[in-house]
Amino acid sequence: MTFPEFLRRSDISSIEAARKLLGSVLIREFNDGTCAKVRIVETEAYDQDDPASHTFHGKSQRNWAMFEAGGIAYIYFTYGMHYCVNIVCGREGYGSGVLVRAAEPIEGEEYIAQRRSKARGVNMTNGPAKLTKALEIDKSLYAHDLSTSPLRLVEGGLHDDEFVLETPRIGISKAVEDKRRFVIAHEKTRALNPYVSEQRFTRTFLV
DNA sequence: GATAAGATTAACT
DNA sequence: GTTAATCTTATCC
Repeated sequence: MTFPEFLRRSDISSIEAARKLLGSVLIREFNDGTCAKVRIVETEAYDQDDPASHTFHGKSQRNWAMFEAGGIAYIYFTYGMHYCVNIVCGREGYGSGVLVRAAEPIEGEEYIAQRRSKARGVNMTNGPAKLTKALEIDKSLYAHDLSTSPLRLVEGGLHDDEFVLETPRIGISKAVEDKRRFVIAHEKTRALNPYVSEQRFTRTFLV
């Protein structure tokens, strides 16, 4: 049983999936044979009953992957220049998935740096389009099965001193109050994982 | 057919 | 904090 199989369960909601995906690891095997691994630290949940979701108005040529059974990638192009990647979840026929907003490199950081121009350190992967650039994820991986190379998802989990913080989502104009964004934070310091994007916005929800 | 907005980022003041 | 970059998709004549 590969890790992504839990995403295919028909009763898993995008919110459950978004929580469970925090701490899991994406393994990217590049065409040149090099490899990078990142740990997911920020996610957002979307589904077809959610006005902010691409799937709210039904299946289209753009979003059809979201309506497949879970465990594959939904990749979309936006603002004329950026790709973002979602991890599709739920049963076939129901459009739902999890946007991966940020991740921390745990292996092959030098290969990520090669692909991130001038950005260095946390700025290489602390945003949804930064991450796709860092891992060279584009339309060629549309609907790709995440249990197989060259982009795989494996189990991770949280450390003992970490917890999940939920907040409203970033950059949307509908359902703006819904707490469907999940980030990894530190128990004692209550600091967010340094790779979480939009730290300022999230901080206002730390009580 | 035209238009506006977009699950963003980097550069600049 | 503000703004340009850049193009696909959805929505509205």
